[in-house]
Amino acid sequence: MPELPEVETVAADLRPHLVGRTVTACDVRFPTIVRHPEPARFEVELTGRRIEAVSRRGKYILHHLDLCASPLLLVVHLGMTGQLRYVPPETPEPDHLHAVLDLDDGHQLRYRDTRRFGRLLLGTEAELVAAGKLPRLGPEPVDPGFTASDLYRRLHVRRAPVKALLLDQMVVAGVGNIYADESCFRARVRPDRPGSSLSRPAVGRLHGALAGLLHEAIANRGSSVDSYRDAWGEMGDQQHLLQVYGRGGKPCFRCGRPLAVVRLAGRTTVFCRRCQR
DNA sequence: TTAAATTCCTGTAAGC
DNA sequence: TGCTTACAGGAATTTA
Repeated sequence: MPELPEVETVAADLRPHLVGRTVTACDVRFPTIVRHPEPARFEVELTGRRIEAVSRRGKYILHHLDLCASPLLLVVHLGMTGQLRYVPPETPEPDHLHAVLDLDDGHQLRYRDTRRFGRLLLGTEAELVAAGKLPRLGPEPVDPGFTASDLYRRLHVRRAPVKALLLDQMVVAGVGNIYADESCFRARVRPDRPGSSLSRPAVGRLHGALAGLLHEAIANRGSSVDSYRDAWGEMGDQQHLLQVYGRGGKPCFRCGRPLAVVRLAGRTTVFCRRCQR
């Protein structure tokens, strides 16, 4: 499922092809995938717009449609199984294709999503936040300005399990189940410990593990553990480097004991009872 | 305010 | 083999 590194890969791949392109037509095939504004208005407002920039915030892909401080944004969240692809129009249409944008270079930008947990939005950031369509996201964990002290300040006032806090997009943006479990393992932190119980050194390890892991995963073009594919339909490589995610019951790579499986924040959580304290 | 539970959705895999 | 059931999870929504 797409988390920060996967979304970053898609945005970076699309950027050189989309910037400067104008949307010549917009066809929403499955209306409920568009959460703002009404799908018919979404199609009309998007048509004729020029894409000026493509960026990422948390797990959201942002297409900037104006050159100003508060641009109109086409926002794409991939949910669990969403795929955004830039293809020639003659490419055979896959199942679960929910939206198609025609571009002035003859290509199409297609949104496909088997489980339909993803969403499309159109509006300024302020408008979308005010409408409750876009949450107030926490800091970017790959931003050099995000320090261990910042993370400590956010964790030590909370009693929820660290795992739940890492998944909370208002605490830190872009972390999902895979990288939450993996960063706790690398930092040797038990995922069920209350955020407030972590020492500064433990948070320091967690901060370093999280940032290092996310940068590594971006370099490896993300983890294809389920249906994740990049803008060309290709898999990432990071899944081969995962140490705990999806390995419940199997031996810990560090100590050899079977990895524990518990449920935290409604998510399957895998960790090593010996290595993570 | 915070935290936990529930909901959405379909492909996959386990179990009988 | 074929059917049923459980499970996977991001985030909005509901409940406590």
